[in-house]
Amino acid sequence: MINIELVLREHGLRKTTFRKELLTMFYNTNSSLTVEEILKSIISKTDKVTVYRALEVFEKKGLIHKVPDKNNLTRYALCNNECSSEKHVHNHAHFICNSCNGTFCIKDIEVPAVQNAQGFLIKSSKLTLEGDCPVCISS
Amino acid sequence: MINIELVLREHGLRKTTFRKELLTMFYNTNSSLTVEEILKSIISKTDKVTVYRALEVFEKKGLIHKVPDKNNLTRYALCNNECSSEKHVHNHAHFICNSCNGTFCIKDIEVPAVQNAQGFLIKSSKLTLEGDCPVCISS
DNA sequence: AATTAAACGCAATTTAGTTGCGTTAATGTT
DNA sequence: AACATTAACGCAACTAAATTGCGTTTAATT
Repeated sequence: MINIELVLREHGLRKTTFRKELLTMFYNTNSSLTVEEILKSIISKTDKVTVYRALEVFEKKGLIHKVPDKNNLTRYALCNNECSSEKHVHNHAHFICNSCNGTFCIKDIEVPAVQNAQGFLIKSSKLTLEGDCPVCISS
Repeated sequence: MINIELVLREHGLRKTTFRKELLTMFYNTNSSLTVEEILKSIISKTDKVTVYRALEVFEKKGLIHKVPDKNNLTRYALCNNECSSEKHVHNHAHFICNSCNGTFCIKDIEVPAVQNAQGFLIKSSKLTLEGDCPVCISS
């Protein structure tokens, strides 16, 4: 079992009611979240600005990362333990469901290592997949 | 030399002053364009709605395609000849420059074929690279 | 208990993108 | 060349995501 308050402190963040609940939300989903989804399911009543700012610092501290979304919306998902404020590591593929618009991290599929090409200096690469997720297939 | 008016007619589009200029813009860049960039550099004075609608049909007809952008903005780039209104073919990687925010198609790097995994039905995949483009490296 | 800075909440604003609708003009037909 | 059709346009108004400013609250430190 993960210790939410410890995680917050380890990242130099204060344990407010909202941030504890937000971080717990991320640990409880295997998918990703948008600001809208967060506002809808959060219990501690919170302003959207607070949500935006919390996501901002969570990302800066290496707790969460942005994931691509079908409709160019910003989604966030939990990082793996390798991430920190210095460096984000996401060598897995992301999957976007065409029917429910959910975004999932597919840790089984690795992003291929890409060589620099044509004078481009490649620093990171991401592999984004689209299709139907298991839940939407069976319904 | 490409015949802009012919391309428009072949795709069932009328050759208006604006659309000729817009399509020419795409043929004259090896990168990609945003609505903002288009509005800034277009000569024929045009409403933004017209730009949005032109991009919409251009995409539908298989002339251009959306490319990912660092800040979740919508960018567009010219398609290769294989694309049509029936099917878009983009098996190459896209590169986003961290410094100028430009997006480039890297046709030398192919998107790896990905197998379905963990109950996900994968229909398409894209490979997005980030780093520094040749122009920004040498300046 | 006092201090201080992170976190919050409200209002207002910015920006991307969309919708509705009346007008203009490119194209095909007589 | 005149006419009819409809794609394309332009303006206004609107929606939704995200940001900024600023005063207040509260968690953590002393």
